[in-house]
Amino acid sequence: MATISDVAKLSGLSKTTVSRVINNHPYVSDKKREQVLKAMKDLGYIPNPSARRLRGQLTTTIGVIVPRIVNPFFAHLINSIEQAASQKGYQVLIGQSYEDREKELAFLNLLKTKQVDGIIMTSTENDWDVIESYIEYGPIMLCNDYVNQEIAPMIRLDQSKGAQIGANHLIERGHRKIAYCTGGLFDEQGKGKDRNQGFQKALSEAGIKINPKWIFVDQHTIEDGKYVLRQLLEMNDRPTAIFTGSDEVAGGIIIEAKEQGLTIPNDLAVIGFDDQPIAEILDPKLTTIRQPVDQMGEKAIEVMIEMLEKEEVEVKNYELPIELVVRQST
Amino acid sequence: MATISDVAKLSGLSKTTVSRVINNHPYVSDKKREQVLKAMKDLGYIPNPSARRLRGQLTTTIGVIVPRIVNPFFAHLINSIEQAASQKGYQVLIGQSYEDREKELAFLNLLKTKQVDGIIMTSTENDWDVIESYIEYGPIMLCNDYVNQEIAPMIRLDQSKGAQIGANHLIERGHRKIAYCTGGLFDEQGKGKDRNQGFQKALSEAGIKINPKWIFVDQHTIEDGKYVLRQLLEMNDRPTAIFTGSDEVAGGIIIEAKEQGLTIPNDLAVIGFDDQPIAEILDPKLTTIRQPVDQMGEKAIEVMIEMLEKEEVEVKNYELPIELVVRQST
DNA sequence: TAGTTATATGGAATCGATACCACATCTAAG
DNA sequence: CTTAGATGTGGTATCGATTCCATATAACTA
Repeated sequence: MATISDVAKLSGLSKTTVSRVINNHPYVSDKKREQVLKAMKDLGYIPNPSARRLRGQLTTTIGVIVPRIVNPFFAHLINSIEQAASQKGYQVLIGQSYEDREKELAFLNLLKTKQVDGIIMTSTENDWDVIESYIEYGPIMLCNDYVNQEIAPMIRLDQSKGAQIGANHLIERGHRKIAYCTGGLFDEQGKGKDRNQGFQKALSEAGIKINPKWIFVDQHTIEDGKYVLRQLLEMNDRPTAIFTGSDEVAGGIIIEAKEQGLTIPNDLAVIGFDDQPIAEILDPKLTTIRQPVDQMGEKAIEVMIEMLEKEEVEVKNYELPIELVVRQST
Repeated sequence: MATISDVAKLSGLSKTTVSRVINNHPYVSDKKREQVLKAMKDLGYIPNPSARRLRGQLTTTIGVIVPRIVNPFFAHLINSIEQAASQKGYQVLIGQSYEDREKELAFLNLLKTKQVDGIIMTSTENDWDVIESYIEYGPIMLCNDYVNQEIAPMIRLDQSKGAQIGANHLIERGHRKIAYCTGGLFDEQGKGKDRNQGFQKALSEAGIKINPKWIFVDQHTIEDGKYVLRQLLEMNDRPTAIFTGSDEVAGGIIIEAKEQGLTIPNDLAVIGFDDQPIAEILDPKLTTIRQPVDQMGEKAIEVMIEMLEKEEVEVKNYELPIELVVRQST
């Protein structure tokens, strides 16, 4: 592999001049610039990123933490982030936390060692106090998940409103016995908590009280959804509708419901969250709450680059619109 | 961020000794090793990977190229590769080619600059001659996609056999008017070609001749599948079964078929490829050909690490089992 | 006991690129 | 015609870690 010295030698100039050409510095004569360019081409020269990083340059790499890429919602989010980033000349380094605190920290460490310029977190496993301590090494922002402190820029959706819209939709359809299914445990803050609140608010405004037996927490997958439905079936007093925190869980419920001979939405109305591709695949098609993934990715990169290029950026909260997509499951 | 010099200073020893401790070299007394370890801990020291890479060490990073991570098949493949890699102490760097030659080359360049130790390609956009020229910079292997030259290690499935099994299954069910839907264009080699051959072979052995009007190429997404079905409907002479190269296309066909009032499998039998989660979500559930994704990832990492750690490895072809999963769509 | 060999430690060069500093021209202003 | 400022070029220290080489001490052998 050719190095900057090789280019210098071949072009008969100094490493300094070559470096200037690479970095588009002024004060290089056109003639020598041509010489250098030619030598670079002849040698197939590519600057060594490790050396540049070591020297303290920007890496033009942005880290993105997701829980797992097999989750289509996050795959799409990564995709939109990567698209936006590459348009601006940045690379993206993907890290999966597998919902594990240690793994998340390991990835944040890339910031310390200048492997990435900044990090976009789409989920948070550790407490914010812990994450915060990494901020001195480079900008960190949240996209999708969030905490209720104005400490880092966040791209967020009004989860509370989303949950309200969904719950109200069910109420308008005449349901009063509504079950609730969420991903988080009993979250103390952030996304999960806001959703819970939104759901509660919608029901209490309609004068409905929540049956604690109909609350399911820590549900994530299609399998989880199937299991939820089976539990529902064993109850004497069953809900007529169920609100879920993810399209996948909703999918599991629908699939198992059909298996057990129930009719959707007549026997049970189901509403999802995310508007993933699966929502259109399910039969009946899933009513769900759409998260504007593409916009989120774009905005995240926009804000991240601003943080990278300007010294001081005011910590801002960006809220994107969330909307209900009515299909056939309600 | 603490450096090796800081650790050396704090422990009162030389950088050399510290380096030895880091790399588990022998010839370090227990006492000094303890001193160093303590200093490292006190400072929260982490070796700077850029510096190590620059010095020519292994990066313990393996690159993986996929067309796009939003494709669930590849998301799962990445996942299994990453799991296997992290177990062996390797990191994974993901690159999306977006089916673009240039993007693929850009990623292969990471090898030149020692950003990654080796690369696993799950798809190939460029001709092998081009890719081959990168092999001098580090090991490259294929996993999933393949070329018909014994030039690099490959983890492959017998695609020809897979297609045959699928086609035979349709034939056994009594179908003789069978359409065919594939991802690749008219591939000259590799996966696509072998599938085509397998399909042809099964049909010709059953004495069925292929109707060229029923061949669809370059089909990848759910939308593509819907479009295929609409085209089918406009034909006077329609097939009674369709073989597709991906579960997603099959899904699109099923969804649109129901929309148009057809009954699956009575009016049209559909068979997919991959056995993605969607196969179980569809209604009716999709009969498909399972690719053992987890095994592929595991084996790929096993072979890659062997290439990395031994000088000479014989170029081998690993063939994994492929099987038919019969569900309700046929 | 002298001479090896194994063990233990440090000094300094090195990887590839950047940037500060010094120096050489050239231009334009006074 | 001198001189300040702009323009152009190269030498060399530097980033953080590894490793060759040199040196020092301990352990072993004849």
